[in-house]
Amino acid sequence: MASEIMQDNQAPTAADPDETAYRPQAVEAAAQQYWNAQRAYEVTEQPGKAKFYCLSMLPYPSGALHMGHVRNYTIGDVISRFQRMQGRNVLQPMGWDAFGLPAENAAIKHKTAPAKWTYANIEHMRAQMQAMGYAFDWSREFATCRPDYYVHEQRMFTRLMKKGLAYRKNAVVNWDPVDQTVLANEQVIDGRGWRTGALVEKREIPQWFLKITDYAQELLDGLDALPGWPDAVKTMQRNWLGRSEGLEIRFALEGGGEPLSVFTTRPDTLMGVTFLSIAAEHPLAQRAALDNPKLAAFIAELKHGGVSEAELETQDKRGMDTGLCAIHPISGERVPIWVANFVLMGYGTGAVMAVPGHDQRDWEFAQKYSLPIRMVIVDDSVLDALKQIRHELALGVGSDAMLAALEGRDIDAQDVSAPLRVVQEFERRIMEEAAWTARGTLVNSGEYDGLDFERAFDALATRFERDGSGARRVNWRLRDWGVSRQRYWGCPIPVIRCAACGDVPVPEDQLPVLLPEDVAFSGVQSPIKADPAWRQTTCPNCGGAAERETDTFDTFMESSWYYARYTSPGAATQVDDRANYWLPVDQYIGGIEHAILHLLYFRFYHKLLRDEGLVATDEPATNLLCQGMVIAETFYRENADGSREWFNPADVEVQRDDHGRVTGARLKTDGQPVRIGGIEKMSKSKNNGVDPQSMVAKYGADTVRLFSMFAAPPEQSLEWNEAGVEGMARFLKRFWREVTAHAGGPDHAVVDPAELDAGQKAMRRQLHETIQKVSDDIGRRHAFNTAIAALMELLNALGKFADASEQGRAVRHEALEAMVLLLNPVVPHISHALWQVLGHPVTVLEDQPWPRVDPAALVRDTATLAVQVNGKLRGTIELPVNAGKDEAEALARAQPQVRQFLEGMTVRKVIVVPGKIVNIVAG
RNA sequence: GCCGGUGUGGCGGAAUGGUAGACGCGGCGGACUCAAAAUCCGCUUGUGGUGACACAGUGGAGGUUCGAGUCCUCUCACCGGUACCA
Repeated sequence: MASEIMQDNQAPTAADPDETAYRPQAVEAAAQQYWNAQRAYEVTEQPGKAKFYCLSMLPYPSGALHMGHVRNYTIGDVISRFQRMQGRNVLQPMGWDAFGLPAENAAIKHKTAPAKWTYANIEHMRAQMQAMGYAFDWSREFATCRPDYYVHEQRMFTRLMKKGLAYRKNAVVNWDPVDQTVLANEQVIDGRGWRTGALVEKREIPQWFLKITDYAQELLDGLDALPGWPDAVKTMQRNWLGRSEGLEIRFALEGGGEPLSVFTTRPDTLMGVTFLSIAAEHPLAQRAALDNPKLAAFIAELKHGGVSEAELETQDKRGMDTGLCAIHPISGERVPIWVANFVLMGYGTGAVMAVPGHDQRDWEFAQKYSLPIRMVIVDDSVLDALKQIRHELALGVGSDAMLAALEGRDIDAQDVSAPLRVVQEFERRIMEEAAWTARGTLVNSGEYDGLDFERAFDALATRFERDGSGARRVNWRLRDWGVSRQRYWGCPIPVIRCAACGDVPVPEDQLPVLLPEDVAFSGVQSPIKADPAWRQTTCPNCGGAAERETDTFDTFMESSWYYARYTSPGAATQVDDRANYWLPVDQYIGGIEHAILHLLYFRFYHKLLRDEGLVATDEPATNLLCQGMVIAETFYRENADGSREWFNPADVEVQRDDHGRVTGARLKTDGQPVRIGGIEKMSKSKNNGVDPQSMVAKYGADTVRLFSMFAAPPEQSLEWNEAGVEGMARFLKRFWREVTAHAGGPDHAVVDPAELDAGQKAMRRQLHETIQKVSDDIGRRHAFNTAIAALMELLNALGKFADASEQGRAVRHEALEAMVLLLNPVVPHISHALWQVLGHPVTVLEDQPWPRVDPAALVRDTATLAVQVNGKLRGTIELPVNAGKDEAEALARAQPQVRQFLEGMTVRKVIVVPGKIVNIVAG
C-alpha cells in the first residue's frame, strides 16, 4: 500500500500521535500535488468519445474569493467529476472577467493603476481556487483584459459595423454636473451622484449600439428549444423581449405638420381616447416648449434624476398640457397632447394614446389632471343588461349602431330598472374607482359597437391600412444593446472618427487598439480621453488627420463570448474548429442575478458567432443551473450618531436559552452584547462575509465543499453557519475512521448474494438504494443536499452494522468502496486518500467507473402501506409486495384503529394505491 | 411601478398529488473521563394526557381532489432583476 498519501501520513507529529487520524491539510496537499503532476484535468478533443463541457460563470477578480464563488465552482466541480466518472471527456475551464468599474474605484482608493490591482487579485484568487481542489483545466485560463483576448472582440465589432449590426445614435445617460462625468445607475443614490452628492441629470450623448433587436424573434423562439433551462429564466427572458402585436396609428396634428404616431396593443379602445401622452424628449414636446416657457420649465425639471427604469417607474405620475391638439382619426374630435413623465422615448414611438377608462395608468393621470374618462368596453353582464334596455336610447349608454348590432338577439325587455343599474354601476366604477382593463365588447364606438377585441382589431387595421393612417405592427420591449462606456478600464472601441469620412472601423491589420495599462488614474476622466497623443491618428480611408473613439465597451461584451474562447486556446481567430467539438456548453452554472442581461447577451453573441461562420449551433448552452446567494447573520452596535458598526459573525458568540433558541449575542473580544441584524446576502457593507480561506485553513477544503453542497439545494439561498460546518467535519472524520478501521481488520471476502442473512441483505439493499438515489440526485435532479443526506444515512447504518462475519465484512467492504466513489465528486481529496487505504494503487479517481446498482439487491419481500380513514392516517400495514388490492383492503379494515374510526359509519369507497396507501372513505 | 422567485419545528432543510419534519445543526439526558475536550448512545413540531392516544399544524383566505406543503384563485411578507454593478 505504498502511496504518496500514506508516506505523507507516516510521520505523525508529537501533538497528534494517532497516525490514522484524518488530517485534511496533508490529505488535500497530497491529492492536489498528484493531480497537478498528472495534469489530471487537462483535456483535448477526442472524436468519438462523448464530451461534456461544464462551465461556471467566470468571476470578476474583485480581490478575494467569496463564498458565492465557492458555491458556484463547487457545484460545477461536482457535476464535472461526476460526468467524468460516467465516462465522458469533461472540459471545465476557468478565467477572469477582468475589465470593470470596481478596478477604477480601487485604483482611486489605493492610488494604483487598475491593471496592477486586477492582476494582483487574479494571482491571489487563482491560488485560493487551487486550494479548493477544483478540477479546472488551467492550461486554458485567460484574463479578458489582455490584448490577445480583446483583439477578437474588436475584430468582431468592426465586422458587425460593416454588416450594419453596429451603429451609433444618441442615448440618455446619468450626468453628474459637478464631476462632469457619466455615472452608472449603481452610482446614483436617491437621485444624487455617489461621490459629489450633486443632483443627477439626464443627458443625451452619442453611443454605440448592437442591433440585438434584429435577433429578437430568434431569441424568443430559441427559448422553446431549451428544455434544460429553468422556466423562471425563460419566462423572464420572454417578458424582457416583450413581443406585442398592435397597431401603429397616426394622429394628424391640428394645424398640419408631421402626424403623431402612437403604438397600441389595444386598438379596440380607440374611441375611448381622450388625450395623447408624449415623452419629454419627443420632438413635438421640444417644439411646443420653444414658445411656452412654462412647458420648457417642466421639461427641464423632468431632466432631474437618473435614467434607471426602477427610478422612472416609481416616481409620481406628472404631466403638462402642450397646448397642441391632434385629430382623432375616426371621430375627428380634437384630442389634447400632454407631456407625461411615464412615457419613455426609448419604447415604441415615444407617444401613447391615453384611454383612461381602460388603462390604469392613464386613469390615474386623468383623475389627477381632471381629464375626461370614457367607457368604451363592457363585460358580458353589462352587454346582457344593454340588450335588455335596448329601447331606452335616451339613457346615454350604448348607441344606435350598437343596439342595431344586437338586434339579431331576441330579448324580452320588460322592466329595465335592474339592467340599467348594472350598466350604471359598471360605468360609475370606471369613472370613480379604477379603469376596467380586461377585454370585452365595444360600446360607444359608433360603427364598431358590438365587436369583440379581435374583430375590432381587424376592422380598424384594415381601415387604417387602406387610408394610410396606420398599420399592423409587432413591437418589442427589447431595446438595442448600448455598448459604449465613457470609462477607461475596458476594451477600446475600434473606431476612427474622421471629419471627412465619418466613423471608420479600424482595419483588421491595425488591431488590436491597445489600452495603455501603465497610467495615472484620478477617476474624474479616463486617461485615454485625457491623452491627445493616444487619440490622434490618421483616417484609414482618406489618410487625413482623425481621432480615435475613446469610449470603451460594456464589460458584458467580454463575458458574452468567453465560453467559446476556452474551446480554442491560442487560436489566431476568435475561435477555431475545436469550438464545434466542445460546444454547446452542456452545463452552465451561475447566479440567478444574470437571468436576463448576461444570459441574453450570451445567447445573442452566439448567434453573431454563428452568422460569422465560427460556430455551428444556434444556442450556446443546453442546460442551465442558477444557484442562490450565500447569506449570513448580521451583527451590529449602534453608535451615538445613529450609524451602525457591523461585526463579522466569526467575532461574535451567539447565546441560547434552554430550548436552544437564540436569545442574544456578544462580541468575543469584549464580551459585551451586540444586536442581531437579520440574515442577509454576504457583503462588505454589512461585514457578514465569511472568508473561505480561513474556513479551509480551519477545516479543510473538503469540509467547506461538503457544507456548501449540503446546507441547501443549489437554487436556494444558502445560510452560512459555522456549527453546520463542524457537523460536516465530524461526518468526514467518522467516514475516515470507518474506512481505516475496516482496512486495518482481517482480509475481506467477496459478497456472495446467496450466502447473505437477513441483516446483511438489508444492509446491502440500503447500499444499492443509496447508489440509485445518489446517481439520480446528482446526475438528474442536481439535489446534492439529499444525495449527501443519503450517504450520511448509509454511514450511520454501517456504524450500527456490527457484523464481523466473512460475508458481513464483504458487505461492509462493498459499501465503503462505493461510498468513496459516490462521495468523490463532492469531497475529492479524502476520497483520493481513502481509495488507497482500501488497497487500490494511487489513481485519478474520476477514471474509476461510477458504482452500479445491482437490481437483485433492491428486491423487497414486503411493503409498508399507510392506512387512512377519510384521508387521515390511522395506522400502517405490512404485506407482501405482490399482494392484491383486496388483500390490502381486508388487512386495512381489520386494523383495530381503523375499526374504531369506522364504527357507526358506512364505507362508501376504498382507494388502494399499490405499495403506498389504503384510504377508506366513510360517512 | 413592472417581471421572476421564495415562505415548512428553536435553525438549515426533506417530502418528484399518497405516513409532514429524512439528514444536519442546536438543545436536553446518558456512557466514557479524576475532570474537560473529543467520541458514542437516546430523546427532541405544538397542545392535552402518567400512558396508549387524541387534536392542531407547511405565511394568510378560499377552492379542486378519496387525499394538498405540493395543483388553482386571491392576498401578505421577503429576495433577485429592472438595460451603465458584475
